[in-house]
Amino acid sequence: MSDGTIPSYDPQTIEARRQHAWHEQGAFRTPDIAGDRPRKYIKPSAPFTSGNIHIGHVRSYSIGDAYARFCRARGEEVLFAFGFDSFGLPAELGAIAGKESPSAWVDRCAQHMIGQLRRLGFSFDWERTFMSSDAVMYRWSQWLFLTLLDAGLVYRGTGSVDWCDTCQTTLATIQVENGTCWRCHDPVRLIQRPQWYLRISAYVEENDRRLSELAASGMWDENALASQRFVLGRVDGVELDLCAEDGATLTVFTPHSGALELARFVAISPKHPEVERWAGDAEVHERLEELRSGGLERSAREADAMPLIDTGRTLSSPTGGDPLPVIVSPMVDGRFGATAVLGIPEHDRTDAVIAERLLAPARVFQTPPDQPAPEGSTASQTVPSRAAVRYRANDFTISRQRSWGTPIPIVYCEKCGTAPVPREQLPVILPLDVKPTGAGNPLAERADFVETTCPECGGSARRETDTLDCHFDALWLWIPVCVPSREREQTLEHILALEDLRAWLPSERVVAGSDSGNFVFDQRTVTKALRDIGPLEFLEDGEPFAGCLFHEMVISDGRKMSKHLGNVVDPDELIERHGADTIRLAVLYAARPQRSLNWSDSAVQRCRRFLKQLWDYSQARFALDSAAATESGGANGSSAEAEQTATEMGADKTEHLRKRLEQWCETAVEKITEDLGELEMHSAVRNVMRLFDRIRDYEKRVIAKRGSLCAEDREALIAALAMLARVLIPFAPHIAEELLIASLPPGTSEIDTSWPAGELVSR
RNA sequence: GCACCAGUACCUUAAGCGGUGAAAGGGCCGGACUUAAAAUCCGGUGAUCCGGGUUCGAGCCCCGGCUGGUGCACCA
Repeated sequence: MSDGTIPSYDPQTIEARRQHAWHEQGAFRTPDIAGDRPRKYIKPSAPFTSGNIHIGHVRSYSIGDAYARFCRARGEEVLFAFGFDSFGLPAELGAIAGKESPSAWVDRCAQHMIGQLRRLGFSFDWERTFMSSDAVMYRWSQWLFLTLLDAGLVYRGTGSVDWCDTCQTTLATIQVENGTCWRCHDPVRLIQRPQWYLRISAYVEENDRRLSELAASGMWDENALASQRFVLGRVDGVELDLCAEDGATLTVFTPHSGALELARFVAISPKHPEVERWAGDAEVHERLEELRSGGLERSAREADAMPLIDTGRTLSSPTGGDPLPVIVSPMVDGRFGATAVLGIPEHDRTDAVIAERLLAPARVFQTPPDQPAPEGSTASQTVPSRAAVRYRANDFTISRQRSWGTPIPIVYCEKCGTAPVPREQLPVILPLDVKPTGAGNPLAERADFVETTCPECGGSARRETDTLDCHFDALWLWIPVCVPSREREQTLEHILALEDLRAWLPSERVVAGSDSGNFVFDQRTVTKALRDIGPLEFLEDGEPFAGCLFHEMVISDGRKMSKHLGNVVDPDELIERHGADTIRLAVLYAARPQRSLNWSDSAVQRCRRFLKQLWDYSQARFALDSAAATESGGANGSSAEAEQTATEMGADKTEHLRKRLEQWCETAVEKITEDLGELEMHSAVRNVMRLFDRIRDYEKRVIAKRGSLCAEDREALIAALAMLARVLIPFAPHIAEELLIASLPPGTSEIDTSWPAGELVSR
């Protein structure tokens, strides 16, 4: 810029220029695993193909991208890529609304979202992006289904689903509005239907154990750990074996080990393996069957309406008091899983309600709640108790009566019964021209899909027409980005044997919203299963993610954003007005990741101003510098002469200021580095801004001291600004790189984007 | 109802282990520049939800309350 004109800050232009350059250079292509530098797979969340990137995505990916760019700058090899979660109900509903096929719908949505993400300048490796609804990808689901089926971790059971008689279809929970169908508003009922289940219960104990290891590693933030603990639902207590009149025993659990004498009843889950033994009477059994087949009415899901069956039987009290009535109720499941528990009204509100409802008060409350227990009952504990643990996390259904999902690779043959599709026949292709209407499952009406031959006897058979819930797809979605795209179409056996998986897994860090707790939990579970089965045996602790950050959501006016409230922030509009760098910086600056971000314009304005000031200031100093450089080349410029004098007169007068500037730069880089390592992005951004203030302060002080900058002063200033640009790259990459380019001395073209160590080096 | 999180100026956020006079930005007011407005620059303005406790010392730790948010209620 030796002509002296200073380009004004125009985000649209410079961002387009940088993005074009990155694209040309293939700047974010995943490095080959041949190298021996440290590797990090940074896992962003897999977005639903909803159609638009919202501000929550911007936050999530800005955090992940800052971390990814930081790691690259430090010389690490980074895999930063994701696949779209493109199956499932939202897409199906979107397609119905848009009157197009789901596959067309998700393709269109994904293309648009990719465009938005590119415009934001995120450093994803786009070559590895995929859609879970592509046949080459959903065969992973089918393979996983069969693998888990073989291992006994997928099983067929009977469960209740919401059903609309008018529309002749099963409904997802979100399609039920106040107990009525979302389309016809007729009442919905729960029906009994065979479903496929995932047995996560087999691994809850190990998940629990590993969780403390993850906590000890320091790589999991508190939010993420808390969510894992919550999903696990661990309850510590004691269990004891109680005797019935006929000598039969039942193991019961209670979290209130110190209040056994207050027990007033025993509740058994309808899912308890021995429940039949306790509900043996014909009449009681009939009611149990009724409970099972009718499911639970939506209105009956609170303690005062929860179904209860009095079995008429009793068990001895653990402390020698009155015998305890035995009831069966699903209220047990939600809190302790499929088990039997002591009902202790004094310690548990639900128990109190149940006791009041079901049992004759005279029988139950022989001891008034506030009185001490009667003599003898505490003293003579007759039943020994032992420490025990229960988990709320439970097996869940993975099949859906929907047409936009992975076909379940199962056929039903009259002769052979249920037969899995052999792996070499995968994938079972989902017809793409299916048009869901919301009534019934159109897949079931497609003869060309349903009619098939039995893989075992060759006779005629029909396919399973339920599909897998997209939650099941999420179990493996984090794996395929580790596979080079050229290998993607290979057999899964080949892919699973690739060194790439061993090189990239476990993921160094997953960065996702705090609502991902269930996904992560189930991914952790399945990883352990695949370790034991074989394909992921190299993950010894069965943990797919070494580290995890769950950030909170973006809210507005103190509440969740929703169209209804009219407080939705549109990223496109913001980008158009302020540019991607400003928006990215603003979402990082406005709150630390673990806290919900209350959207405000002031953060945007602050960041825009910061970037503009940084731009103007830096460009002016760079221009001045190169002007001085050219002039001092000439023999007799008057300003060069003046500078000569200044140098002779006062270079050492400002040496302490240059020293201090260097100190400032060092500590700033130190702090920013530490912040980034801990993903404390908002603190890092603040420190970047503070560094800018200090650089300007330095210049002011030098001028106050001597009236102008000597060559050494200027050189230090330029070096500091260049360093500032380098540490800004993770947060506002476009402007940062443009400034670095502008800082280059004439004749140089290669910018140094590596992470600074801290000391100011003159160019 | 239960669980978790949060409450700092008019607004949005800061304040490593408890440690000077609680820090920024926006807003607002005044000034500079401008025919005027916007933008930009300079200056000014002002706060720890309530009640207890621990401590030499509390925005930070403990207990209780109030307010707001999020999650959960057999649900993936």
